[in-house]
Amino acid sequence: MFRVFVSGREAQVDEGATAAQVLKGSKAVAARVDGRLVDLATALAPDSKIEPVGFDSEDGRDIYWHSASHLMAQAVKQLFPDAKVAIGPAIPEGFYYDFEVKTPFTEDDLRAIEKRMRLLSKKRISVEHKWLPRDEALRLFKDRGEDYKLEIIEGIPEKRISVYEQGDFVDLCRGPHVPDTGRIKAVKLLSVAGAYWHGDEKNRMLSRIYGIAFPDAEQLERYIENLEEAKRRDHRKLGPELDLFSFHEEAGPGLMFWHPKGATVRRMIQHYWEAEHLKAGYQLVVSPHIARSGLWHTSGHYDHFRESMYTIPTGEEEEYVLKPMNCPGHMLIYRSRVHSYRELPLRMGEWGVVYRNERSGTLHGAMRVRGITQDDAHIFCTENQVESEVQGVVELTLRMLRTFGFERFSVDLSVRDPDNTEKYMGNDEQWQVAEKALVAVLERLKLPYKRAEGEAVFYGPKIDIKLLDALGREWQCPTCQFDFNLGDRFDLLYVGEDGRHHRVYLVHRTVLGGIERFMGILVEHYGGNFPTWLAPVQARVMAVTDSQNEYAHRVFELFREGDVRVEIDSRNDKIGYKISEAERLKIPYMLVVGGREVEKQTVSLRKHREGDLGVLPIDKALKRIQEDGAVPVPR
RNA sequence: GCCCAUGUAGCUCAGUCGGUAGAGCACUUCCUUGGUAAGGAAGAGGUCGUCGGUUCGAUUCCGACCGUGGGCUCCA
Repeated sequence: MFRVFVSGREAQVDEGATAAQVLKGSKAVAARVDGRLVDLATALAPDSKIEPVGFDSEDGRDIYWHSASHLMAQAVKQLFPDAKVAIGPAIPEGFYYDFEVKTPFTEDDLRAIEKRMRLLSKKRISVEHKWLPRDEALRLFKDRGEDYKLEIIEGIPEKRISVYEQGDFVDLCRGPHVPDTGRIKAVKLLSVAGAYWHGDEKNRMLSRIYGIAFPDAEQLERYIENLEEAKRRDHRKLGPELDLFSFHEEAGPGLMFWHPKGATVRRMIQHYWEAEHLKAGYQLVVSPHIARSGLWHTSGHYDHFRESMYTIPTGEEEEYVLKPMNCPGHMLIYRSRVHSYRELPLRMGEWGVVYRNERSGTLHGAMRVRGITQDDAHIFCTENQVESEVQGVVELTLRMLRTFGFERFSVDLSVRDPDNTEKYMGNDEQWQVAEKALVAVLERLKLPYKRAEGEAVFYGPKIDIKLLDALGREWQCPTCQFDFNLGDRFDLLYVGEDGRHHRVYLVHRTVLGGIERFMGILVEHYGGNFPTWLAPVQARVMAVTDSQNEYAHRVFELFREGDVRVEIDSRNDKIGYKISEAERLKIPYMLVVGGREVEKQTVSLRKHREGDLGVLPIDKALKRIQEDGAVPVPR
């Protein structure tokens, strides 16, 4: 007998007791012993501290989904003995496993695999951990023809190799795992997709199956309901439904057409953006869409960004380039005269439309397009202004995101790929100094962030902020980037206090990112229910019968003169029908006028998703909507 | 670009084992004048994504291409 601590409480256990025994009765899928995640079958040492790890925790879900991926691999190997397993991790929502198969899986295969998984789950096959000597592990996977596992073992330096065995299936794995397959209860395989081995497009394409699993069927049902709710919020559905924007095969993929309503939302965003930026000391400029290719050689884009650029042969003159970025234009504006240190920091902003020949398979609704409107800006400053400028950008960004109601986003510190530094501009010292400045800002603002190696752009490290779409996928929107490249290439200088020329430091940034993408995110974020200040139509006047149409028109005119974006519905339909349509179109305010309102010169006000707000005099209703619909003004 | 799926009316979807198509909603007209989420009737609307092949005949079978979706890679 010795003592252990179970969730902080002391307990006496026999020699050889396992985590499973002391956690009996809990819904643990694994255990945390002295801070380390382990299998429930792990034998305990004296004085160890044991905590249950359940599906209700992130670690627990991770283990659970990882185990589900093993179960899926077991089912696949039984149904498709020729399939070779590659890797099968848990992901934030569910799991996947990659297989090499002669013919990729079909939807029908998925159903069959799912069925086999349920069968294997019912058998409650125990999942056992083993340490194998290196050569034995190599032999095991060689005998089974698992080439990918052999390759993975090659990359593991240790002498002993960790494997998990469940019945006829063995997988190379660090674990931990659930104790038996019976734990994996409610499974749904969601999709098949191609994926390159090691994520490198030079490698063979594997067949990937995505799935999700829960300890009980009700949770799975809820998950599927949530997926369907997310589909209702999808900007590709709401965009056309609310008449915001469209794409046209005839025009080409990835080119967004902003309809009057979408363009109105965009204009409101821009009004607000300009107010914030002028307040923050930005100067706004406009630059042309095309420029001689020489400019793009100077900037380095011709060498580093060529495959994304559209070029325009002109016949007699030199080739032109349709701008994929706004930077070179801003560099020219800066360089058009001598600047004193007194002018710095100089913040130059533009809603610049850029075109990029994105690979066809990467396009995605409004989120990934070929014609991108960037709310771009370049900050020209001295070395010791850089940090406060970056901080200013991040603070401006957070303030603006709050205005749009974004609470959930993730922050990345994108740095060089340490194994491949030659594809970047700038020297080691520059990168270190820049990274230090970015980290200092993130820490001063207490922003939790993730270091993302290899995510930097060729000209410098950056802070990226990612917003979530309805399905929880991340999309990079705001970004704040160091630029070691253009200052040198364009020889950008300022005259310092000492009367000498100095090189400017350059920060490149966007707050919204691409407006097309931001619009897509915004539609999904609000589920199409724009706040009144952004709503393309803020109010709709509707008469109860057509004998009030004249009065309705007068109300309509009064609101229009009061700068409310108002429509009138004078169709020959019942009021219930008109309201139903206005609700469907997500118009914030409905102004119902019937005989009683005509008599008293009032309107009956109804709010979208809230219902009847009662009868008000016209001017009161107008004032209310004007106040609710005002573009937020920065303090 | 790569893998898989998919493309029928403005939208959501039926359908034809090969003989040139149908519903609901939306639209137009008429009836109805109705008080807070869908009143009724009629009409109009489709080169069945595009181009080729097989066939007496293709929207249907085959192929290529284009678009869209889910991923991979790439990126705001």
